[in-house]
Amino acid sequence: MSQPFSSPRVTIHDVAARAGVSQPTASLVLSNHPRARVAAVTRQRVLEAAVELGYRPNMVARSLSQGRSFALGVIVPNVRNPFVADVVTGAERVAADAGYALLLCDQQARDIEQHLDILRARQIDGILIDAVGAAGLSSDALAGLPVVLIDEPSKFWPGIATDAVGAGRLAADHLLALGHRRMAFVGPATDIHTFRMRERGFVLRLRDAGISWTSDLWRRAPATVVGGRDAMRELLRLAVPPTAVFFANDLMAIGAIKQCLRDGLRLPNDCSIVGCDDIEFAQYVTPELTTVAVPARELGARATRLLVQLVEHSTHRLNASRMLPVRLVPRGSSGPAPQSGVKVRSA
Amino acid sequence: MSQPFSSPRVTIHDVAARAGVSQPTASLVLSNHPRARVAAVTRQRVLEAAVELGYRPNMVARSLSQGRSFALGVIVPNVRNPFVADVVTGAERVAADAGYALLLCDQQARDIEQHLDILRARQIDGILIDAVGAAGLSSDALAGLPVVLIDEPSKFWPGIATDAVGAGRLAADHLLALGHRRMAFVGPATDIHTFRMRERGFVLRLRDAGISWTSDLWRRAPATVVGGRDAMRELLRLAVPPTAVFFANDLMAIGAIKQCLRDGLRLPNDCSIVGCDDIEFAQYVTPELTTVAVPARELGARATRLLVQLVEHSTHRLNASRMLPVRLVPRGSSGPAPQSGVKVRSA
DNA sequence: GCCTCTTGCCAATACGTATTTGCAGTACAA
DNA sequence: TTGTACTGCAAATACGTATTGGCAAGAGGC
Repeated sequence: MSQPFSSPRVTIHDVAARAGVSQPTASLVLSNHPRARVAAVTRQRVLEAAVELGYRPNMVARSLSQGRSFALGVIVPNVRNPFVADVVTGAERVAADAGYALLLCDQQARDIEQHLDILRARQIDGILIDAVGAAGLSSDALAGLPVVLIDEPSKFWPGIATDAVGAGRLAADHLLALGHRRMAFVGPATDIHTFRMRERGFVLRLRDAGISWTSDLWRRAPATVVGGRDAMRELLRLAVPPTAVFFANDLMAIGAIKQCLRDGLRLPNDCSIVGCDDIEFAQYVTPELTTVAVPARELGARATRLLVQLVEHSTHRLNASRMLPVRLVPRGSSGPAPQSGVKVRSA
Repeated sequence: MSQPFSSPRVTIHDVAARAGVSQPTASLVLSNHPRARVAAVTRQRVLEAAVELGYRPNMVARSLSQGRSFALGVIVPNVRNPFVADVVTGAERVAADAGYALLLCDQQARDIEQHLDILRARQIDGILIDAVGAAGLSSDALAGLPVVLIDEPSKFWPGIATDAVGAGRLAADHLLALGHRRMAFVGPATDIHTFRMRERGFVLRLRDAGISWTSDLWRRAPATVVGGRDAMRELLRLAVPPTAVFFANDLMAIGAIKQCLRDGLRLPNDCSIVGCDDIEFAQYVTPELTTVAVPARELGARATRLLVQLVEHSTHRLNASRMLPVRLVPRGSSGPAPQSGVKVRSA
């Protein structure tokens, strides 16, 4: 019942001894083995002994014996990104409910190859990989491991993705409806599929609407607040700045809002800003950020459910891979296109 | 060198066989045992065999044998809190450099007791616990485990904390210097030491300055944006609202700013808001949030360094536990006290 | 009463590593 | 030459669990 202070661990042998059975018998009872043939009284004795001694199975021994660890790895670009933190939260919840621990693998701490090495060495049962670049995946390193990709469709591994093309389209539709014609896009330089698709959706809609643009209006920047800020600064310095900008994620868009305010622009009158993700802070900047909501926690949760299914049944219904829908959240950072071009007040 | 696709794992036995030595000898070489007496040529042969076969030690087996897992657990209230994400980032970096994996234990997914159970079962080498309430720690559950507490000083376990009292003092000094006399405080309802100390520092300074306050001006709310917003709303509805409010963390302060803007207040003219933490987003709200900067990543990093030290040498220099300094970051959300009381414009 | 089938348990083994112990062989000193 | 000390390695064992195979005892058929 109560375990003596700092006592040596209670093992299954202790339980077996107390119940007057052999260790394998205790194991059969305690691991609830399906084909186990154990008399009801014996089972009862073992269970009681386990409770009395406060037995806790040693997962390490179990892992070694079974060749699985009851742990999942989640490889993310950066937990400091609120979207990523949301994905991880969703993943941890599901993992916990399914009885798995979660090893956090942040690419800020090691590169993905090293993480994979470490996870393999730990007999990890499965791996979630969030928004890895197309370059980052060698099939060798993942061979034989259940893997679920988050927001990175692939021929080789199952995954859960969000409707990134749709996100771009929604942003474009929104801005077109507001009368914008001169629009810009800012996305990350790294080749992350989701961001490419957001861009593609945006581009396609503009093209459909007969909008043309110059390469000046299509920029690459780090997917951070600072990256967005710098990109916006340059856009505002163009001879004819855009009247609206779509950013591939909210962090960049928030940086852009910041830059606009610094440059004395009035939002959304002088320029419309649209982000993507709908992180919590999108609501707390001023003006509130118009964005495309992406269900981050749901994304992490579904990916983890799929992974658990793969691990436990080594199969999955393919339709589980379908895309999660996104939706536009119009807020104050976007508004009707100004009649003339935007004017930058000198500070 | 290159490992065949999906081949069975290379074990130390394979290495030993290839090198023509016994398994224990291979183990002695590969684990770099200090007291190992192995001939140079033998050592060389083993190392070459290991490289040729692409040997990777099985950490699970090593864990079982050594009784340690080369993994650390980090228990946090909520990774979605940017401050917490920063702490975790600092922790992961150090853990990775020291060769440890990190198990993320979010209290949103399970309660702390369950997490501890799981971590013990995995023979975890040590545990970081961030901002657990005083109620959350039973010494039984932690017996015999290296533990480092983050921001929760304790007689029983070592820890790294930040100068929370100093943080409260800095906030008070700042507001006093701006001429405020009618000030409020909002902190979380849960009994988290750091928050209590921030409050205490603030209180002490006000008391020293001869400021009195009523219980109306001292409020409890969830430590979230929404909690801060609600608390601020109530403060603004007082017959005589405060001219300045100190919030126990930035999330709450950001919620407060939001509420002030909704109510049509002009910041900082009508009311000064001060937060604590200096999360990245403090700079991105409008007006920018005046806050007390707390070195979150450094906090996570130091705590992890201390924990690794404890794990590996089961001792630590006590002065390693000293507090990390904080500093005031004055920004736009605080300003001189208004001459008369604040006026709430009806919406 | 013999045979067969089933039930209930235990003995043996496996998982992959680390560590302890002891045994040969060699080097050196007396 | 004998004894001692040391070197280099392997045999044996341990870590705590799961799983396989097989053996006894009992039940039921003829």
